[in-house]
Amino acid sequence: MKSPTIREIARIAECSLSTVSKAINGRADISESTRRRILKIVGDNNYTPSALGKGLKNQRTENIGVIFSKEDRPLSLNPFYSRILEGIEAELAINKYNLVLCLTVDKKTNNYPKMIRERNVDGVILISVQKEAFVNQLMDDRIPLVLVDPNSNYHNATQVVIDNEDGAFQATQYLILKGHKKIAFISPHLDRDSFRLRYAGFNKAMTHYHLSIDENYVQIEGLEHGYDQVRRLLQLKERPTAMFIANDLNVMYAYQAIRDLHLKIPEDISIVGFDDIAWSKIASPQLTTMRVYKEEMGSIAVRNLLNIISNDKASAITTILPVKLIERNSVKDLNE
Amino acid sequence: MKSPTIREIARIAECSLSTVSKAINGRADISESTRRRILKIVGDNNYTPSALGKGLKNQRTENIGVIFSKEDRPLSLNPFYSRILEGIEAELAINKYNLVLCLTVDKKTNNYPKMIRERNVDGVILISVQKEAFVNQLMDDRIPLVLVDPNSNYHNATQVVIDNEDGAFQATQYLILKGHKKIAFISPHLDRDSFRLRYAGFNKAMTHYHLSIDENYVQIEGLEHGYDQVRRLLQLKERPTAMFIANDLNVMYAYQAIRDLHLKIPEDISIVGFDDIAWSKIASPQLTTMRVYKEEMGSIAVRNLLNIISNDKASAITTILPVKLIERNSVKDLNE
DNA sequence: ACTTATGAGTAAAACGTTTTACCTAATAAA
DNA sequence: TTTATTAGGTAAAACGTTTTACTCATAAGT
Repeated sequence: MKSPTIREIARIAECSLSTVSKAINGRADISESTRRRILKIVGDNNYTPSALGKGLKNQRTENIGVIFSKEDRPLSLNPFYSRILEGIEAELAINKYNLVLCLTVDKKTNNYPKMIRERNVDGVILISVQKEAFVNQLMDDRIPLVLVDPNSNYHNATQVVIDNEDGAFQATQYLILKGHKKIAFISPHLDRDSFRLRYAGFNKAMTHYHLSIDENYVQIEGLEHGYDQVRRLLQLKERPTAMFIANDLNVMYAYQAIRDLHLKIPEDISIVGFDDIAWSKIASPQLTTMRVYKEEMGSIAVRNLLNIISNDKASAITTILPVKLIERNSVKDLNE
Repeated sequence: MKSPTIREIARIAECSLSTVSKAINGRADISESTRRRILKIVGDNNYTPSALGKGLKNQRTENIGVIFSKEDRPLSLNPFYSRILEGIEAELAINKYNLVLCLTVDKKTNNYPKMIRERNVDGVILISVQKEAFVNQLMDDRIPLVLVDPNSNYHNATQVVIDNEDGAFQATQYLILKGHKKIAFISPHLDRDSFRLRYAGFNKAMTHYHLSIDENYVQIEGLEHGYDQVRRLLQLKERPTAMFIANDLNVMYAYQAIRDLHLKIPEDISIVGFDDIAWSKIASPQLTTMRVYKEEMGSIAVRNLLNIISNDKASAITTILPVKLIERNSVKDLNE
């Protein structure tokens, strides 16, 4: 793009570079009349200060890096993350920052991605699971940082997390209050805080209501996507009447397994999920699940990060977002 | 991040700035021994040239902008786009470019997003539908540009498109060869080239096989998501035996409508979709659909864009990607 | 021995900003 | 009238690079 430089604007306005700069940046020591005169010229020639020039001088790029976990295809495989990303983008746009997206952190070396090495971002948002060494190195290097839905609790980093335990409690409780006693718990694994806490919430609710947990009903390991586990579960002689599945993505596979067995939801088996992704309300039947405010996770992360950047001595805070039960059609009421 | 500057490296190496720069950039007029000596020092102090300094001097940011259409939530609502984005990101990473993501172009004013105004990107990739005025302005301003799956054919812009017409032909043909004669066509609208061409391909196949098209079977307008239309279609006295739905996203709603009517796929109604998003093979039953090579769309767009950027006089080319039928379980063979 | 190449390195300019320190003229205070 | 203050503006430095043009040895050609 052919764009004038501040020098040309100054020439046209017959004044110095500094005067133009002051007019643009709203500095006080300039008369209102010349400011208007210059701003007019700026507009007419549609001049915008170059990011590079500004950045070099101010030591601020006005770029924020967003780094996803090492998993492949985080966005297209799980809309959960897309939604967070959209939230981040919207909030950054409001604050006039650019979003630099990085999906592929070098897996073997813990090398920083280019945008960080070359100092092309003022700070970064890390989404989901990350190598600990990577996070620690960033913190050592004093790179402004916010973690979103991290794998585990990073002592003295600013983070945005979900109230996983409470959500799981609510979900389980809901099933219990609908008269279910034989309740299964399914989670892809327990390698991450979010799933560990969802498991904890499940346990809590079960003991709180004095229900025993059949260990055959707990599937928490080595799930590819859960298809096989759900299938096996439903072929038990005494199968559960309900499942709490810690992740709507896994529910998609569960639906498939259930249909393949010619069973019906919720008549034969009730399900409560977790996340409330776009699919959940299009599914047949529509899924009762715990809504996570994904967009808010993104915008809060941004606000906290910008705060850290501008206010050098901001202390680390952890934001815990509540979660909400969305009642749809995947649970049968056994009390009726 | 505290990083040394080239000046400090030069001081440590006891040489001039230019020598360090030459060592780093592989210039010839420097002895192999000093190059190694300097590179060692560079490594020890893990120095990386700043993007800002480099950019300002080279007039290259090594950033590429990716701009999505004006629709809301393009990523979380349709994984089709997420997949393209992942393709773009991967290819940019290979070529050592950063991806600057913009989901929210100012709707009223056709204003450029910040990254363009401030010349913070070397070129842009535009995804899906865009305001014509916006695209034309970019072209007038000589901003290197590639369009991916655009709304209509932009004369002399470089674009990456799908062979929509052939894909639709194949899809329809497949249904016909499976013995279907009463085939419906469903598309969210006909405002975009991709859907117009899919409609054309449908028509072509039908006439090619001398089948008549019941106009009640063609639903191409004002679809929210297609739920209502599908429902109406299936309540016709003489309902179609198959539907070609121009978009897997709409198929999701069709599945819902069909289930709500207590009909079975494919026993009561067969479906072929288009796009092959992640959901399509998890759906119950798994969806037969036209696979679009979304990731390739992204990587090709990047390669073409980088070519335009480096080779100032590259001429506009249109890449048409073929499409492939993926046979799954949503179509009944009436010949059996 | 004298010019001419060549190899290896350096100084300085340039990229586009913002800001600091300074200047000048006019106004206000004494 | 003289001096201090202020408003309005300017010149120059700085941010971190790369590149151009130059210098200075040393080696090679005549």
